[in-house]
Amino acid sequence: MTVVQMVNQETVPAALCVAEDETHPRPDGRDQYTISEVAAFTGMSAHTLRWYERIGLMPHVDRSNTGQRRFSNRDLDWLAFVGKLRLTGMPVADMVTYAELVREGDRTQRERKALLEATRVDVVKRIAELQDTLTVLDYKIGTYAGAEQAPERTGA
Amino acid sequence: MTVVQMVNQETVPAALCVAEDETHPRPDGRDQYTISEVAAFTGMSAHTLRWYERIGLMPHVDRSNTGQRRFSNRDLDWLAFVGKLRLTGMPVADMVTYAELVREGDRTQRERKALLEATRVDVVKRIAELQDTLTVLDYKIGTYAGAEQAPERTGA
DNA sequence: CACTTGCCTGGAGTGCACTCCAAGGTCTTA
DNA sequence: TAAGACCTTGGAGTGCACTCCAGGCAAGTG
Repeated sequence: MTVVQMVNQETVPAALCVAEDETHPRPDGRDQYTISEVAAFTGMSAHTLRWYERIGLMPHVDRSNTGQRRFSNRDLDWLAFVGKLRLTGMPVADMVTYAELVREGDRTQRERKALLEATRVDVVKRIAELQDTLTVLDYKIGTYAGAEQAPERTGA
Repeated sequence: MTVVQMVNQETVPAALCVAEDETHPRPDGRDQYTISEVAAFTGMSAHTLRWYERIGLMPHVDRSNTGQRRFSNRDLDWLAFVGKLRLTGMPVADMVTYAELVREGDRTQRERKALLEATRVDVVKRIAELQDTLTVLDYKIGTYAGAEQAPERTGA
């Protein structure tokens, strides 16, 4: 069974790993993390995390009394969601737009929903493209497996 | 039996649009296309097509007696394959590597196959990631659909 | 014949998403 | 208390994949 079959939304991955509004307390039960801890959790670099805050993709992160960032579980959840959006190929600028809508409060819900739905459509399209690509790839791999002499665009 | 059916015993999109070694004569039955025609066929810009040739992602394209490019059906097939690889997110540099292997002839088959298989693994992973993202997206869209008051990270 | 359109070249410019730097403050362990 | 790890900032730099530009050649049209 190839991926092809799992693709349409029946088997939902057991770990719906994220939704920025549900707090997922991290292993150690704290609610304060340094930037390097967050980098480790999220797989994003500390540079990227600072940059995300600068461009407004993160709401302002709390600071310790000496000015160091202290990320909360909420921040971690948001970052996880951002990570998901990033996987879709959504431009960072669009994610910032979404973040701004969130900051504007409840009256932007309709807009946010529309944005997410548009993203959903994109994702479905990307998945279809990738499956298509998979088909081509499998075909080509098959030609290499099957024949000593794979027909290829070569001068030889 | 078309290529489509051998590939993956599954409903495969009717148009397995590509395999660079089988010539797909284009609608008008010619084997000579100007760069702008190719741009129209492939959706790539003429700039990109020239650039691909420059960096060695295209084998040298024939020229007319006045020096203009004349793409063949073979070229079109190759470009379609390149287009598929591009969709996978494979870096252009890697595609160039593949193109070089092709140019080196039959003794690189094993290597090419390995490259394609590695790509396949990536694609499968990407598909899984996207499906995961879809789950998250659906969950979030659901929260907007269900409640007037979607729980969101907002100050309001 | 002028004009427009389409193509050629090498090289420079663009936009995106980071990624790093310099200069400095803080924290921890010896 | 001193070394070394870790953090801060604004701004500059990087790598990728195009994308465009200037200057010029060639073919078709009124």
